[in-house]
Order: sequence, then structure tokens, then C-alpha cells
Amino acid sequence: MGCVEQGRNPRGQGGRLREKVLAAALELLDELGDDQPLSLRAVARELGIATTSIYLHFADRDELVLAALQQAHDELLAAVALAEEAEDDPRRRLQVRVLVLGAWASEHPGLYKVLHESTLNQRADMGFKELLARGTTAAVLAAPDDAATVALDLRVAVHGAVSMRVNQPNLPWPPLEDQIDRFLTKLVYQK
Amino acid sequence: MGCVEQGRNPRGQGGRLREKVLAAALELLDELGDDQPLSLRAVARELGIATTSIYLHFADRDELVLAALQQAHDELLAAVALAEEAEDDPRRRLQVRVLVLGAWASEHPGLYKVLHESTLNQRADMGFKELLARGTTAAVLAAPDDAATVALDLRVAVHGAVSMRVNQPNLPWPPLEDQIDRFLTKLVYQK
DNA sequence: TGTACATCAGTGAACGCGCGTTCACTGATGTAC
DNA sequence: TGTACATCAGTGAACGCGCGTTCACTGATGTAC
Repeated sequence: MGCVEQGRNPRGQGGRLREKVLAAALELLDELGDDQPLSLRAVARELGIATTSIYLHFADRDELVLAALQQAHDELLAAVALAEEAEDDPRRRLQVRVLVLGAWASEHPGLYKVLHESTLNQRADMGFKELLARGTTAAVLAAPDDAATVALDLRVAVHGAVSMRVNQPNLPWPPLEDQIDRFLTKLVYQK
Repeated sequence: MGCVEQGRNPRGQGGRLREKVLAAALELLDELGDDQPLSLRAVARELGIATTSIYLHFADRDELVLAALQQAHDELLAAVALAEEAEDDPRRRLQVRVLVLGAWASEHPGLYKVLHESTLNQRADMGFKELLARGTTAAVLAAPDDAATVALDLRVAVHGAVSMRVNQPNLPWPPLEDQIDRFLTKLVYQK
């Protein structure tokens, strides 16, 4: 069971509960790998608070889920940017970027699923995800004409590699890094 | 609304309802793109029968869902085999195989999701899916040593292409066939 | 040919459950006078 | 310094809903004698 709230926050610090609710929601979403079965009651149970307290900070269930996902996405975005900054060579930058994305997905397989494969993608606006895609396109430094095409091929292939591992974790997968290296070599850098 | 049952089946033909239930379940699964929200009550509603009648043919909800998915999978398997038989050139065979898989996913995006991305993959045994994977490996006629690796790269890349289109249908996707052609050229046939 | 009976295909009421959301509320703490 | 009051953070009971599953049942049809 998760961490339990103790007592109420001091005056002016009501926002602290908001953060705890977000964290608990992310934890549960990662376990569930889907947004639909996440219930406000489960989040409240996890924190030891009344279900209705969630409504102090979020208008309804969807608002909580979207806020949690946006937070996860923003943190990932920051991690990718940080890793890229440490590299000079463009090819190495692209490799690092893709590897960080892959590592994040391995650490948070459920969140990866919710972010990219839940039916929330059809039901709600998750436009904030575009920033990650744009970053990858920018990192592909092929000829201007087909950079977009090559970047999309790469993103698609990497998503496939990650998605299949996330969805069928029990199959005997070869190392993700080797596969990503082959994708980089064959799809991006081979003339 | 779906087709409505009229009257009971004649003696010895009780199995007909089983087929109708499977068909209705597949239709709903395709709409939902997820197995969890599929309810027996919705299936019964679709057919205009009593919910309890489903229990005449399936022990519980999971058994119905798995039977429906296996049927869909088997039909896809047959369609792929049929398309392959019509081709002589090995390269063309592989291309046709992948294209048929992609076309099926485009026609039944929800079913594709349930088959490959629903949490059912973790909860239940869907070993029947292995036949499709084995077929693709067999169709990759590279050197025996790395046929498995190349086939996996191809499957992963194609899954990525299909999955992203299924999950984010509103983005401006380029033609799937072109992308698959590039994958075949760069991942399989380019030395 | 008639009739009792088994079998088959399917029904309808009821159960207990977890859910999102609404509502009126509690009780501590800061602030105006 | 005392006190009335507003505000803030959070609670608990209750609503109506759809769900999976169980249970006792109905009524037509084939079959044994």
C-alpha cells in the first residue's frame, strides 16, 4: 500500500495534496497500463484520504488523468533535453535521445502504454505530446528534404520495439540497444 | 444497433447462437479497442438476447473474449497464407505478407489494439499469436544466422507503423505502403 | 397412434460490488474590529 | 487583549448506474414405450 496522508496541510499549503494526488495517480496508471480502470476511489485509498478531497483540485476524473500524464511527459522531455545537452556529436545526440526514450519506457511501461496506446488518445486532446516528436525530427540531421520522413521511420520503428516489449514482456527479447543501433544505422545513416 | 435475434434456434442448432455471440463480441471489441470495457450485457443487448444466454456457450467473460480473439487471429492467418500462396518471388511474398497484415490492421484498428496492446496480453495466455510471428520469420530469407534478428526488426518496425496510426489516427500519416517499402529495403534487403 | 418424459434453447429476477459525483458538513486558523 | 467571523482544507453519507454471475424457471420438441 502507498504512503498515507497524516493530518491536514497548513493554511495556504492545500496545493501539497494536489501533488500527492498526481503522484499517486501516476503510480497507479503505471501499474494499470491503461487509463480507464483508474478510479478516483483507488487514488484516495492509496493516500488514505477521502475520495471527495480529490475534487478540491481536479474538476473530474479526466482532468486528473490528463494532468498526471502531462506531468510525466514534461519530466520525460526535460530528461531527454538534459541528456542531449551533454553530447556534441549530432549522431551521438540522436542515439542518446532515442536511448533515453527507450529507457524511460522500460522503467515506466504502464505509463508508456497510457501515453501512447490508451484510448485516451482518441477521446482527449494530448497535443502536448507533439513536443517529443518535434525534438526527434530536429535531431535527425539528414538532408532537409527527407529529414521528416527518416525521422518518422525511426520514431515508428523505435515505438514498435518498445511497444512490443511493453505489451509482451514475457517473450525472449534481445537487447533494446542493439536493435536501436541497427535502426539508426540502417534507417538513418546508411546511404 | 446490431442485428436482433428472432426466436430460438431449432433443436441441435444451439451452436448458431454461439457464432452470433462471437461475431457481436468482435464487433464491439473493434469499436472499443480494448478488452476491459467489453461487457456481456452489451453483447446481449446488441443481439437482443438475455445476458444469461451467453453462459450457455462460454464459462465467463474472459472465455468469450479469448475465443473471439482467437477466431479473429485464425481468420487473419488464413488471409495471409492465401495471399502468400499467390506469389512466387520470395521478396514479393514477404512484401505481400506484411501488406496484408497492415491492411487488416487498418480495417480493424480496434481488434489490432486488443490483440497486441490490451492488458489481456499480460493477464491471459495468447500463445496462438505465435503462429503469425513464426510465419514472418519464415518469410525472411536472409542468411540463416540472422534471419531471426532481421525478421524481428521488421516485425517491430511494422508494428510501430501500424500501432501509431491506430492510436493516433488524426495525425497526417504518409502512406503505410511507402513506409513498409522503405523498411523492407533498408532493414531486410540492403547489404 | 397416443402419451409421458427427457432434453434442449433460452429467459428474467435478483445478488452484491465498485464506480463518479453531489451535498451538506466539520473544525482549525487567520483576520478585522 | 478579546471576540466574531471568514476562509481554508478536508470529510462522510448518499445517489443512481452498469457490471458479472447465480438461480430457479419456461416452453417447445424429440423420443421411448
